[in-house]
Parts: sequence; C-alpha cells; structure tokens
Amino acid sequence: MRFSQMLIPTLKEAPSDARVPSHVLLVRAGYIRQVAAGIFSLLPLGMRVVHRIERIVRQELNRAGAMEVLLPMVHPAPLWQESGRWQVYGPQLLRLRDRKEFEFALAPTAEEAIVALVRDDVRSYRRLPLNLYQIQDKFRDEDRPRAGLMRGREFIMKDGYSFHVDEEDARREYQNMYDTYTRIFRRCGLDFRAVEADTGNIGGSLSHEFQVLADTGEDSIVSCDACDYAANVEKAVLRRQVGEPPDTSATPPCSPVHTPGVGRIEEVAAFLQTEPQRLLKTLLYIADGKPVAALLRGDRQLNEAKFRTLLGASQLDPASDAQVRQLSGAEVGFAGPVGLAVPLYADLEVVEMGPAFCGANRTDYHLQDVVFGRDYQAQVADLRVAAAGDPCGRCERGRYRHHRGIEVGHVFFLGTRYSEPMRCEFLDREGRLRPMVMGCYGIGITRVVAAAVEQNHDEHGIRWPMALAPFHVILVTAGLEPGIGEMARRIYDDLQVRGVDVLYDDRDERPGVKFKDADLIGIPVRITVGRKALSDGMVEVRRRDGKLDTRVPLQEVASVVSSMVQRELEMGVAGA
RNA sequence: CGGGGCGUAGCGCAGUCCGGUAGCGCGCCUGCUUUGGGAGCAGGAUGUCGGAGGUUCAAAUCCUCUCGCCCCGACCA
Repeated sequence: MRFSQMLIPTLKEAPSDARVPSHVLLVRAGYIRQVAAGIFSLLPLGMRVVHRIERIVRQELNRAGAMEVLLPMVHPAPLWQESGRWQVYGPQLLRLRDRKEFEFALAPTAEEAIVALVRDDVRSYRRLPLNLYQIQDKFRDEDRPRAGLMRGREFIMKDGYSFHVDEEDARREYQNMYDTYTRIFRRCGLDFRAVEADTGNIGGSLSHEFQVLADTGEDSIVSCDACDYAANVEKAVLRRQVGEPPDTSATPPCSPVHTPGVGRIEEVAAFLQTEPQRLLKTLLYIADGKPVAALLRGDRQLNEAKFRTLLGASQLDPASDAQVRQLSGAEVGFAGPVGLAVPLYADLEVVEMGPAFCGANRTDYHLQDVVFGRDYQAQVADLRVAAAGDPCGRCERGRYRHHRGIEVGHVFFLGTRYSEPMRCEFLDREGRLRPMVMGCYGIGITRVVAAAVEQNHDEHGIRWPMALAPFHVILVTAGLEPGIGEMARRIYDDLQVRGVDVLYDDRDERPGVKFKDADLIGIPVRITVGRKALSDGMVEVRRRDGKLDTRVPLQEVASVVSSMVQRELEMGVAGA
C-alpha cells in the first residue's frame, strides 16, 4: 500500500478530550475518530489492526472446533423477556421501537439469540456438543464511557456460546476455550494473565478473565509470588491463618474516648494519633431486609461479593444514614461491635488486630482497648478486598502482588441459566428431556486494540507487536534523486512477493515528517532508502522497539526483513 | 445519579469579566526555494462562535432554557 493513496490523517496535537495513551495515540496516528461519547469510527489503519486480531481469533477458534455464525444486532424484546433480562438489565440496554411501536434492544450480548437459534434446531444429544461464535458490534449504554476504545459504548466483540449434554462436558469445553484464549492472546503478542473472576449474579463457580497488564487498566488483579494463583481482587481469596493472635491478657478493659465530630476513619486515626490499622471499622448493611454488620481493619475494604456469598443473600445494600442511626443509636461514624444488636461478621484480619479503637455506638465517642473475643464475638470469614502483600489463599507461603489490568477476554461457565427458562432442551440417550448446559466466552476485539497500545507505546507513538501491526514494514524514501524511488519500488515489490505487508511512504515530504509519522503509527520495522543507499548500496533497517538499527545491502534487505517478520509472527504460534 | 470543567475553522487555543460585527498556531490550497527527525518565503481558502429563545441600536460576549463532550465521585461509617 502506498502512503500517498491511503487515508492516514495524522495529527501533531492530541485531541483535548483524550486522556489515556491509547486514545491519544490512536487518534493522533489516524486509526480512529470519535463520533459521540464512547462511539468511534475505525479508519483504514484501525480496520487493518482489527482484521489482524479477528484473523487470529477465527483461526484459533475454528481450530478448537467452534463455528462462526452471525446473529442479528437488533433483538426483539420478547426474546429478552423470556430470559428475564429485559427487566433486569437496566439502562445499559439500549431499547428502541420500530415504526409499528414494537420494542427491540441493541444487543449488548447474545445469549438469548443463540439459545433461540439452538433450541429450535437441536433436539438430540447426537447433535451436541456445539460451540458457536460470532464477531459483531455490540452496544452497551455505559454509565460513563471513557478512555477511548477501552470502555466504549459501541464496540466489536467476539462472543461464543457452547452447548452440552452435561456439566462435565461443559467443563471440558471451558478448559478448551481457556487454552484457546491463552493461544490467542499469546499470538497477539500481549503480556496478559488469566485470572479467576467473580461470577457475579449469574452464579456458578467457573470464570476466568484474561487481563492485559497495563497501568491504565480499570481492573485490579493480584497474583501470588509463590504459586500460579491469580485473581481479580473482587474474587481473590485470602489465607485463613497468618500469624498468632496477639496476647491481650494484659489489655485493660475497654473504655470510652471523647471524639467530638470525628467519624471518618482517617479523622479518627488522626484525632487519636494512631494509624487506621489500629481502628476497627464497622459497616452496617441490610441483607434481604435484615441488618448485618461487617468488621474490618480500618484501612481495609469490604468485598461485598464475598459478604453476600457468605450471607447467602440475594440483596445486599449499605444501610442508609437513618438506618445506621437507628441500629447503632448514634450518628453515622460512631458504630462499633460492642453491644451492637446485629449479627457480626469479622474479617480474618480482625482476629489478629490486638487492642483496637472502634465506634462506641454513641455520638462523639469511640472505645479504646477493644479486644476480639473478650469485648465482642463475631463470625470470622474472608471478607476483605485482597491487596498487595496479602497472604495467598491458595498456597502456604505466597504473598500477593498487585497489577492493573484491562479485561480483554472472559470465559464463563453458564450452566442452565438461559437454557432452563428459555427451554433449550434436548432428548438424551434415554429419551428424557433435559436442559443443555452452557458456557459463554467473550473477547473484546476493539478493546484488544486499545490494550495493545497501552502496553506498547513510548513518547513518540505506538509500538505494535508484529502480529497486530497494520503493516509489518514501513518503507521510507529520503531524498529526491530518481534512483532512490526506483530502489524503493524494487524493495517494495520484493517484500510483497514474500508476503510481507508493506506501507510504502512515497509522499513528497521531508524525511523528518516521514520518520515522525512512522514512529507515531508504530509499524515494527522501518526500511529507509536514502541518498547513502545510492552511493554504497546499503539501506537502513530499524526496528520501532529499538532492538535493531543497522544497514543492510540493497539486494539482501527483502529476504532479511521478511524472515525477521516471519520469525516474529510464528513466535506465538508455537505448537500450531 | 451527584459534583466539576469545557463547547469559537479539520486539530490545538485566544477573545467572554468590561457588548461594537472574529483572531493566533498547526493543518489545507497555489507558487518559488528547501529535502535525514514535524522547513522557509509569498499569496490564498475555510466559521450556523453547540442550539433555541430573550435583553439591546448592536450579542461569541449579558439573561433563560436546552444539547453535546471531558473529568471526578457514585460502599467504606
């Protein structure tokens, strides 16, 4: 492709509404343009990157036995009413009406549509298992779209669904997809982790997110420094016993302290001239209509998902200010476990705290020297959000490291959440009607684009991994001598014959402009044919990642570069 | 949903307080020169000043309403 003929509108200045590197660079380098909040157009370069990703995804999924389909993007409301999600999904589901006032939704995901398809045409165990996927635009009317392609409202997603005769087979396929995703992201050249994830309200136990590691990621994940356990902090379990509970036999009885007007943890700690770690935090919640309290060390966060699971509650909300006043008998900020007539649940760490400060259930007062087991009792459980340094819950000695991640893939064991209400059933060997057991598997294609840039850029621009780059090589001419163009065209043809995708910058621009654009656009290999090439027959080969900057004889450059490209493309395909 | 910020040429911005009929840089077009890290000179094109209503002789500027975009928060007692 010739640069002069391609639409690559690069910008010297960043658009003012972009904050994160991927957004800034993808706009500046001419890959995307914003159309509305969270809605983007893909320009030719952006489209090429998307195609690269899609190709890898298709190859690996097809290889793993999945089949591609294309479902509609506009779903009739009754479909969603059948699964119950029309009521449950909320404002993220964009609803619309046609001219006859019939209601539709723009698909944010396609469980309903795929189930409707399969249940009508698959009635026998002989036709199972099935794994169907599509690559298609999705729409989610996000509360707050942000960070460019990272959290858009409209985005391209690969969504796949599998159907099985029983749970065992569904789990086998789950593993198959897990392995396939690992291959896909490895081939994309991304630094990622597969982490255990919270299954949310769908239930079930199996769920992994594929997280690309990047500081700008929205998700928080932890990985063990001793074993291979890694999980989203929403999910990460903690080791029960870490140290011995401190000896509190000499601790004086607890006593009130006057703390006028200080109710927030930091304020209380500052007022008492101590650390938040010495404070005991009491959080009042309403679980299915009944009050409960969670106790945590002052600097810790409650993991509501863990709490809800522990309680077996379907609804769990923080108590309102009025409820807090009524339950604790004090203003908000002065609740404590001592004498509180509410079921108490203490995080593992609370046991090991030693004498602590906590609210006195009396406005403007706290208690000091409060000891677990002596001054109050509570059920002890893993309740907090895992953080860096916390003890791994899967092995005996590991500690957690913390990372930020961008969720680019998610595999999920669904069970019969959809097949049951929507009656997606089959006849088994014995002639009995049974619901199919399902799994679902997603990859955010456009989010992979953003994640790759977040992970691979510098102050000059993008640095694509070879597998995702819109072109493998950019060929730049520097100088106006007629011989230079001729040489470049020969190299261009030679590379194309060898299957290398080349962007030939034939523009009538000064070399500086071409170099700046090449760096910004981020193509992995740059070949420069300049005046020097005319004199000594050498051209420059330089890698965008800085790993190579050398000169190669004109005659050899095509073979040298094409094998470099091939080698790199094959790196992730090992075992294929 | 709560709070904050911003909408002026394709992009980045000034002008708004204090009303007088729109400007700068980049980009774009033409010509000449230039050609290894975002060239120089000369000439040129480009605006419903987000929209609607109001005040006024006169509105980018003041008032009211509205739309859009960005950021922070939306459990932490």
